[in-house]
Amino acid sequence: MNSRSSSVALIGETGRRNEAPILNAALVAFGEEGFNGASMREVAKRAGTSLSNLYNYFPSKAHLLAELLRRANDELLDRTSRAVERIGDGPAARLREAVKAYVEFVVDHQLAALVAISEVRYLQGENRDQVVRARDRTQAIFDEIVAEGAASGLFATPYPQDAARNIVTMCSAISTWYHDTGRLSREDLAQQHAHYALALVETRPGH
Amino acid sequence: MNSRSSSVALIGETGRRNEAPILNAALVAFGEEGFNGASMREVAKRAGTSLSNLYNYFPSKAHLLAELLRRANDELLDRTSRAVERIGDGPAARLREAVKAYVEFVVDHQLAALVAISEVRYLQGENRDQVVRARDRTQAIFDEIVAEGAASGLFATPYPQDAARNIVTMCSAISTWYHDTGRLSREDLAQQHAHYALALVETRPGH
Amino acid sequence: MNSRSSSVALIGETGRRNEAPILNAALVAFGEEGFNGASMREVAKRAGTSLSNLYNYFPSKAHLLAELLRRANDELLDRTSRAVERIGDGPAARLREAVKAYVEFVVDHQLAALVAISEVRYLQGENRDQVVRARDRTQAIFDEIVAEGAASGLFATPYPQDAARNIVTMCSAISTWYHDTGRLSREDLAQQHAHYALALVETRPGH
Amino acid sequence: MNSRSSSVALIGETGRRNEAPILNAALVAFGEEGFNGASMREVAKRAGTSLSNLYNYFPSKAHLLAELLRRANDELLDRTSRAVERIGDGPAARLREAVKAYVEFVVDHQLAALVAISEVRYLQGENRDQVVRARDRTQAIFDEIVAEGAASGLFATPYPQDAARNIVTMCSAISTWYHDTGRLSREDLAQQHAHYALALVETRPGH
DNA sequence: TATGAATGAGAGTTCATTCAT
DNA sequence: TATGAATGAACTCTCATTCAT
Repeated sequence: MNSRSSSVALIGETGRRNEAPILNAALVAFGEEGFNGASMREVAKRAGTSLSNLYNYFPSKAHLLAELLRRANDELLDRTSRAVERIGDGPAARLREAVKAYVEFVVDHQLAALVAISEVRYLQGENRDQVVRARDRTQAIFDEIVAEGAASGLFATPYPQDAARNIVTMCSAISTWYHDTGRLSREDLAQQHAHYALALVETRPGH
Repeated sequence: MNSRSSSVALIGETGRRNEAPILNAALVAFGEEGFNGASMREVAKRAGTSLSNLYNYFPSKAHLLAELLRRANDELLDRTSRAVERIGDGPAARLREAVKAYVEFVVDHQLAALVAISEVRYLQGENRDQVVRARDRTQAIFDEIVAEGAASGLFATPYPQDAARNIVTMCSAISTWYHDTGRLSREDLAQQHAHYALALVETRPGH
Repeated sequence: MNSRSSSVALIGETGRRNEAPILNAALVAFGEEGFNGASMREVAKRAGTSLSNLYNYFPSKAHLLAELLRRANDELLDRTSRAVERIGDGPAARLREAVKAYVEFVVDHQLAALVAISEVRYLQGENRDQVVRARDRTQAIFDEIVAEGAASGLFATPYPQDAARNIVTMCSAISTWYHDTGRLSREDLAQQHAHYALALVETRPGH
Repeated sequence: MNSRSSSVALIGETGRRNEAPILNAALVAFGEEGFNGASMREVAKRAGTSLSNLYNYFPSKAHLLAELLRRANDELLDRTSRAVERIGDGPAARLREAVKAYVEFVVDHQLAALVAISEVRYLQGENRDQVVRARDRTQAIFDEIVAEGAASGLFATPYPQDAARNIVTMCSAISTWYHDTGRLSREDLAQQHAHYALALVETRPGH
């Protein structure tokens, strides 16, 4: 495990011996085959335990997915909100930092980010609500920054309402194509998307 | 059926009595529950035919999905390429028209667009290749326009390489949140996203 | 199949090829191992078909049990009510015929009778209600006869209220111990229990 | 706990701290869901202990059931035999007392009585034999009394052989319908069934 | 073309039981 | 004595697919 992914562990050790292996196994399985395409048997095999033992940790497959998404979205929200807190002043700087935090999360936890966007649909009830709530709060951070910048005249976009959504869309979509062996480093990617975000809201150079 | 969705029918009548109902049923089923979450029984029920009759039309569930995605991507490619053909001159105008065509496709065939992005992963082999090829050709249209605009100095973005991908990402993501009862009309949406695209590539006003 | 059990077939041929074999297999399985002790695999094996094919006939194990009990109780109610209809006059004669009809049902369909009393508890909801309703209507036939006899003074028992229940209890309990190879024939048994019933309600000889 | 059920405790304190709670939990679980329908987990939960701790007290689920039934049948046999011992003379008086003792047992330990009749079938081997032996000895008490009364001419029934079985059947069936909030008290019920028993064997008033 | 019956594989989940502590 | 973790077998039920008609 490199310094990146351990910087803030998404799935760290808990009191229960097999919890982390199971969650990681589920992450890979759901990521590769989708929630309905992956079987609990496969998760167990990957986790190096028995099928029935899975149920000592999570009461159902749906709960397993829920826990995964809960952790991913909580971590993303945490990183993003802490990033904008650090930078107090100016919508441009804050937007830049928020985007960088988001992108770095996606790079650090690419599979979790991918699963988080593609498998939420299979959650239901309270599990779903909880995850959606965290996701909405993350989105709201971007909404507010863009609204603030638009109000102050710094962001010239005539459509500030939907720009923030597109910024988040671009960032999370990274999880669908990024390969860490590729041309772009984590920092390049963060830098680049911060730039895209400011371009999208049409930041005025002179401001 | 209104003029929009029938303008170019994604799933039109063919010589085979139940083909269109089956494809439409599969579209809804896969859209609502995902490829692996939907069953052939459910597709049959929605299509108003028997389970076994499905196999008179499509040799397998995978072929059914493939046909669906093939039609969606072909239509999207067709619309987009025709849009840029009509407008011969200028990267800005061509980008604008390409985006509008893409967005209009997503609005006209929202469910198909959604299924096309979320369920490709369940295709394999030649079926997958064919679909990916059509998708890449659509993407290439945007790539070329942006490259051309960047080369001519019209698009000032320092990262022209990835900007086109983000444009397509923004357009296709519309399928995940759009509701035709919402605030934005089809034309608004097209207009808005054309604007976003030009902002993203940092079009120079003076050019 | 001898003339007795075919006199009125509990599980006869229907339009569906495997329905009767499945029901009979379930009857034996549930009878031998109890509802929860018997598995659907076992039922399938006994019926000479595949496990999954069971579900083409009955939507669940519970429905299978329900159908079994529904048929048994309906047939019992039918036999008993027809027996008392034939004999219009006199509580003594009517009680005698009702008991004989009941006993003959138990002998003719011993296993079904046994399952009907021992496995109703595993039914729930409407399935259960329906079966209980039929059972109550059968009991009511005896209740009415005893009440009538008590009212007329023919039956001297000071506890007419509960006597009818005990009569039915004695008859149905036959299913728990009877062996058709035993000392008592079907007719002996019917005769004997009719006698017991009249003794229990303390029929006055002179009446 | 009232004087009735503690008069002779079916499941009393032993040297082992959790034995009584486990037995009581099993009694309720088996009573409500049947032997195969109840799980060891459920028994543990009801007993307020852990699943694995159950096996410190009973080597298997079957042994747990066996112990339950052994206690119930022993207590029933004990009560019944002591009842007839107290009353030395006369088949009528002895039958009356035997029935009353049986009925009182059923009322005092209704759930145990119910489980004893409905779940014996799931016992096997020596466990089963032991329980059946106790049950047969209880039945034999009634058999002997009826035989004696028939021999002396006091009981006029032409079918003395099976009458005793029906008497026991009626008594034990009480466990299937009795509610202690109902119309009949424990003493009423005992009295009533003693009366039914004497009627069933056709006791001659003059004798 | 259309159907209902049939099938083997596999799904998620629970079971009684054992093990390590 | 007591526990939580672990296991392999078995459960009910559903799956995509095929067959006979």
